[in-house]
Parts: sequence; C-alpha cells; structure tokens
Amino acid sequence: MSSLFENLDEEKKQRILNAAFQEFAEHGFEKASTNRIVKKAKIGKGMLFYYFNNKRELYYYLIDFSLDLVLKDYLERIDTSETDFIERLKRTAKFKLSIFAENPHLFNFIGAFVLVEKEELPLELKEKYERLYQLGHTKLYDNIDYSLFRDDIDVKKAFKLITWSIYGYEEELKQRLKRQSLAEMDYEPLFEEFYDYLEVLKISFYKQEGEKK
Amino acid sequence: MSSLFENLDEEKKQRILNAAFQEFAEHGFEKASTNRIVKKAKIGKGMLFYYFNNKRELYYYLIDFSLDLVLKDYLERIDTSETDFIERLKRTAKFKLSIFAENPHLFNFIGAFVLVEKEELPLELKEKYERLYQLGHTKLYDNIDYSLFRDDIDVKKAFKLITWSIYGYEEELKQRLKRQSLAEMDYEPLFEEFYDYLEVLKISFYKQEGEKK
DNA sequence: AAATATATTGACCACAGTGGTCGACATGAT
DNA sequence: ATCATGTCGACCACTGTGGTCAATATATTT
Repeated sequence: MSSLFENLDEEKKQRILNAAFQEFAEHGFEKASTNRIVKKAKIGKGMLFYYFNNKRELYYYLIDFSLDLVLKDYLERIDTSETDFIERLKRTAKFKLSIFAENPHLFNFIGAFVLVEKEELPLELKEKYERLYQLGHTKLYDNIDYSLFRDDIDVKKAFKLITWSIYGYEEELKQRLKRQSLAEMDYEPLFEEFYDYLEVLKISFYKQEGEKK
Repeated sequence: MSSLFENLDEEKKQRILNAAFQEFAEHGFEKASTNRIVKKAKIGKGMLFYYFNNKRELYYYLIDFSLDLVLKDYLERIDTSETDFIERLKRTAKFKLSIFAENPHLFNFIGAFVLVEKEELPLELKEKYERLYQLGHTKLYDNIDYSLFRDDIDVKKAFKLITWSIYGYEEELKQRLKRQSLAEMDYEPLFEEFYDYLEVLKISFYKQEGEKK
C-alpha cells in the first residue's frame, strides 16, 4: 500500500526516494541493500516494509514514479513548435536541471534499469517505458527545421554530434558539482557557459548569415 | 608473487584478467566477488590466492597492469608531430580499438577506480596514474595547430565538443557491439562510419578552403 | 622408477550482510 | 482510558564473503 508512503510529509518522502534511487542506481536491483537505504534515509528498517511490502515493490514503485516524473516535468514541457533544434534543446535544459536538483540520482536510476533489467520488467512498466521513449523521440526530433543546417554536412550526423556534445557537457557538470550542495547555489553562470557551447554548435553546424537562402 | 601469474600461458592469463577487470569494473573493489571471478575465469578458487595473496593485491596488480598497458599500447603510440587535432584523434582510434578487442573491460575498469577509489590508492599507484594523466594531456593537446580552426569560435570549446562527440560515438559503439564477438569481426565499416563523423567535425569546426589564409 | 617439486582443486570456515518480521513503544485522536 | 496509526531496531534464517588447506594431479629431477 504505497498510498501510505504518498501521504508522508514531502521532506521525508524525498529523503527516502533519494536514498532508494541512489542505491538502486549504483547497485542494481539484486545487490541494492535495503539496510543501506533506511540508513541513508534515516528511517527505521520497519518503516520501509511498512510503506512497501518488499524490496521488489519498492523498486517497481520507483520505476513508475520516475517515468511519471520524466513525462510530466520534462517531456510534456518540451515545446515542439520551436523548430530550431539547438534552441529546443536549450529550453529543455532548465527542466532537466530542476529535476536533477530535486532528485540527483533519478536519471542515473533510469539509465541503470534500462541498461540492465529493462527486459525482465513487468509488461506494464515495460510498455510504459516504451511509450515514454517514443514520446521522447518525437518531442526532441519532430518538426525540426532542417534548412537551418549547413548544406555540406549530413544532418543526421550533426544531430548525433550535438546530442553527444550535450551529454558530454552534462556529465562533466555532474562531476564538477559532485561535492556541491545543489540546493542553494547559483545556476546562472552554468547556464551562461552552457549557452556558450550551444552558440559554438550553432555557428559550426548551422548556415551562416550570408548563406541563408 | 605475481611472477607466478605472469608465467601463465597467455590464454589463461587473459581469461583471468578479463574476468577480474569486469568484476571490479562493475562492482568496485569492496563489492567485487572473488568467487565470481574464479567462476568466470574457469579456475579453481585456490589458484587465485595462489597467484595473488589476497583480493587487494590482485586489485592493485590490475591497476598497475592497466596503467602500463595504456602507456605502452596507447599513449606512447600517439604521434604528436601530427598537428591536426582531429587527424591525431583519428589515428589513436585504432590503438584504442585493439586494446578494447583484447580486453573489453579495461577502460571501464580504469574509469571506475579513478572515479571512486583513486584517492585511497597507495601513493605509488596514485602517482603513476597522475603521470599517465599528464602525459595523456600533452599527447592529445600539445603541438596542435590552432589556425586550422575557424576564427569565429572559441577553440577551447571546440576541443571539448570534439572530445565529447568522440566519447559519445565510442559509447554508442560499445552498446551496439555488446552482443558481438569482438574477435572475428570486420572493423572496417565501423572505421568508415567513424571517419565520416570526423569529417563532419572538420567541416564544421575548421576553416573552409576559401577562408584559409 | 622413485622421489621430489610444482600446480590445481573445491569443500570448508568464521563471519558479515541479506530481506523481512515482530513485539515494544510513542504519538495523537476519540 | 482506549484505540488506531506510526516508528523503531533487535532479531532470524539464510546467502555469500575472502581466504585456507588437505588432497591430489602433473611435471621435473634424481
């Protein structure tokens, strides 16, 4: 009965979610330890099994929760009427960061279960993930104005290169922020830096002023 | 006494190295299991502790081994007289792949111990790693002809973007090849694809014919 | 062929950590 | 004063741990 869990005060709920996300992200389902989770979440062992009947139920709850969150706080916010690919990505950055600030291990958690245990998931969750994945694809790549790109490069390859670049920047950022307290810090300089990179990408992959037809 | 181990026939040695690299890469030192290692390497439990006195000694041996290997089979082969950054990277790809083909978990292993346990390493290994890191930096970035890059972008940022792009491509490749037997396959098409990406990077970040002074 | 040295195994050990339970107790509502 | 709801952590049976070692197979020397 996870409605018990859902009615917890927000701070405690968040502590538990965070602890569990981190533990499962780092160790996978099998080797994740409920002992470490309760310790990190600062609750008694009993409570975890009071909210969730067992480890597996908690795990599935987390998957469901994370998929819902990505849908509502990320994908649904992406504005597909913006036809400039890089500009569209630029706008998604803020959504991503606010998710990360609230739940730093959520993306790692998703990455982990997708990589290693996606296939063994109950059908319901697997399908939910597939739907989300499809939606993500359309939200990112549909209705893009290809004519912005230079004519002398393969647009598909440019897409990939841009995506990898952004992923690389995100990862470097994560490393840099590792010991920072995410809560009270000034994100603006980071966004400025990020925008600078996007600008370089635009200059490089897009037609320049003179070339636009 | 790891000279015992070193005198093993190559095939058995490789089996043990592979198994151990993978186990430590996936689980870190603490949670790596010697039982799983011997099982995967298909040797009796006793042998592992016959070659290496204990788990830690094996771990340190692997670190030392991997650092030596990266030095000799990768860094020392990089030709710094090639002043074209992308061209230089292009040439390193073959070294990297041949290391990966022989020992698919080595880079993951290095990535893992650097990320989580570098600081607690014995001084000797820590210094060895630092030296390697420095050398890597010079081998990749020294004596690069900046004038190849377009004037209207920040070269430092272009460096980063290119590096991230290549890393992204490598990771995607790893995913794709996951279920392939690395041994007997044709790498040529992959290199062709890789070179295509590099070409896009060149067109985008380098000056075009007309602009060269 | 006998004796010795080296290589190899896996059952075994004490122990640490596992997921999950449950009686004791605190808190707040009725 | 009673009762429902929360909360805890000692406890349990059990699994897996790093490491040992007597037994044995194999190779080398005499």
